[in-house]
Amino acid sequence: MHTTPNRTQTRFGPTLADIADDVGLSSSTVSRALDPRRSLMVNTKTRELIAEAAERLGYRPHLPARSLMTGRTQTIVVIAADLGNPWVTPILHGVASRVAVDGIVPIIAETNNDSHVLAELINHMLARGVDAIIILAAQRQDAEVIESAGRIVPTVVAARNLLGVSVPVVTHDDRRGGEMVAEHFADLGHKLVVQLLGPSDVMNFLLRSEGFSTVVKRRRVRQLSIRDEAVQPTLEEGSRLMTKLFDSASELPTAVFAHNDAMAIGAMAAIREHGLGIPEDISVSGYNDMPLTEFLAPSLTTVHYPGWEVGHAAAEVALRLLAGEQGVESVCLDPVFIPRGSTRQMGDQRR
Amino acid sequence: MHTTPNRTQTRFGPTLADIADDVGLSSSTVSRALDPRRSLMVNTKTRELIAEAAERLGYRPHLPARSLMTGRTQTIVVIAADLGNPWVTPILHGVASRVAVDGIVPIIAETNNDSHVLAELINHMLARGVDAIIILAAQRQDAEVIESAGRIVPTVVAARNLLGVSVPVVTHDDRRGGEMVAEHFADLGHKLVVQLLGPSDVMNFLLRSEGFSTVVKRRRVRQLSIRDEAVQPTLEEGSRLMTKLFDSASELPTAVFAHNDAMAIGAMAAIREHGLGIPEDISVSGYNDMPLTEFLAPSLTTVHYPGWEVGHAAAEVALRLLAGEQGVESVCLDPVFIPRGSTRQMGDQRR
DNA sequence: CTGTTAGCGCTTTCAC
DNA sequence: GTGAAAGCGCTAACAG
Repeated sequence: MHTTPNRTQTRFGPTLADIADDVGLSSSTVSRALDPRRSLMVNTKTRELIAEAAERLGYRPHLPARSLMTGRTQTIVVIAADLGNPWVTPILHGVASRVAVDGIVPIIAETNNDSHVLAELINHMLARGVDAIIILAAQRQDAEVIESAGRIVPTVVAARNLLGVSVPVVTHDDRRGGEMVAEHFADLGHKLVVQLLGPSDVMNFLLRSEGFSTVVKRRRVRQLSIRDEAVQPTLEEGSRLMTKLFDSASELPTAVFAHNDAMAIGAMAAIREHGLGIPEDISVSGYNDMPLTEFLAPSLTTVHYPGWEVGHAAAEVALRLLAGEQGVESVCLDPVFIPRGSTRQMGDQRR
Repeated sequence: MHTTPNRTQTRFGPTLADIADDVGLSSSTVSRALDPRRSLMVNTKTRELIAEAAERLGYRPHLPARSLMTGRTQTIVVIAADLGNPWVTPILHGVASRVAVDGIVPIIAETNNDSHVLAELINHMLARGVDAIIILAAQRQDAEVIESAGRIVPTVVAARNLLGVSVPVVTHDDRRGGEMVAEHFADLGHKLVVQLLGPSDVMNFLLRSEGFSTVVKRRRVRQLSIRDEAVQPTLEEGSRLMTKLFDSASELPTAVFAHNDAMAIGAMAAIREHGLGIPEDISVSGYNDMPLTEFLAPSLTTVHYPGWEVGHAAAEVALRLLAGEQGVESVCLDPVFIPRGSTRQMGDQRR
């Protein structure tokens, strides 16, 4: 005897065919009725009937199957270097806020600044068929991998700048940010300054450094060199570099530009440990304007990094590429300098 | 005329069939050769031939198609409440380190503490066919949604505790942590203390509060009440609650237990603004031991939250469920109390 | 408006 | 060892 096969026992729960059986229609009609873009092609009563059955059976579309036909997964991946860095969160939120409008879900992955991990991750995401890739974790040595990803799927480099790739880059003007810090130091009358360098395989730090040095030279301010750079742009490394300066320098600077806020906080700890006051003895500027900086004692002078805007713009660019638009341009946003309590006029002795 | 169809122009790049055509074998054999688990079923020379062709053509498996047959996506999703909270990063790393061993890629999503978003996200992830779900964003009102997710796919609640669900919960002993802070305050001779409460729909804060209050009562220490709680456990809210205390209390406490480090930092800022010193006038303890706390001035007394271990254990539990193991148990890890500079003995006047 | 048919790329029987 | 055929759940082309 040949009974109706029990389709409710499939691997993924009820399918379109189950609904079709239930209401006595074909699975194509059910497919149409359930797709908002095509549901007007089907009779209103039929549509309601189907919607009811879908609801009742607890139907849930099987996205992998759908993507097999459509070639789209409605997914965009954001690859960050280090999710522990508070700097990335606003960027992620900016991305999410833009793509949500198009019903796309951003998924997030992390490289820990390891280029191999980045390459593997990109490969995996291509295999998953993500619709676009936004890379926040670009390092100098990643250009090739990123370039070739860009040939397969819409790819955009954001937040961390990268030269020599043909994919669009969404970033902000790190060079200008570095200049702003140097101008601030010069305006305050500092005559001997130093930079705590971030890792040089990240373009942003290189640009900050260049901008800073250019203005310092123009304004005839002397610059010390530590002859070392942070392995990672962390608090610990900021502290290490500052300590190294104390141990090696014959003269002490009166102002320190740390390439990000975490390093600045580490440097401040080292300065205090050395028995000096901030900003009485040494002024300190960070970079990024991360959440805490305003609440530190003293509050940290820094450059505001427009993370949300960068994320939003990166998503916009990715969606344009995805829509097949030609000639999509790179974007560069402006930094804003935020003077606070950790820097002061030379010769000002107030506590 | 009937020419060979040009298969290299398919939607997703070269397929198994393309490789099969290239080497003159069937796609079944190619499939077997490329799957490490079945590759020994195929002749060594054939296998090498196929591997070479795959490499040369730039073959990449199409995961959605594969998952259609296997029912597995090799994907596990971690749903966090707020990626800006540094507390989550170690948890994510713990998860990643465990699942990587099994070739599974964790993807990350965020709810912003919105229960609707959580429900939608879970739904979406089920539709994607993820193999397991780890939820770090559980709130009291989410129990039902989580429970029903658990019936469909291996699901584990981690980090934030949740009562009344049958899915395993991986957490740490928040009650004990709260007790530790209270014992510390009592040991230092404090007689009047206060808590800055985190949002009560998150179990962890409730438990911290209960543990703290129990010990405070037992040790005959008086406890003030602000009659308010943080909307979100943020720096701003910590500052707001502390300010509210200053505005309303007739007596000031000598020790403050903020339910997490961010709130503690906000509270410290408010205390300073009120012209009081930490710890001379008021001792402050946070909770979590987030990265910066050690470097604050004064360094923050806190309770260490074993995030990495929680993440690792949660992943372990998820993988066991995925493997079909029965009777998988919940896990509860121990807190470690970290006394630092923001708390001191009553009557100790040293700066 | 609805049904039929075909097929996305892959794995999996079941033959040989 | 290898191949042929079927089918996972879905959408798209084409009839009617």
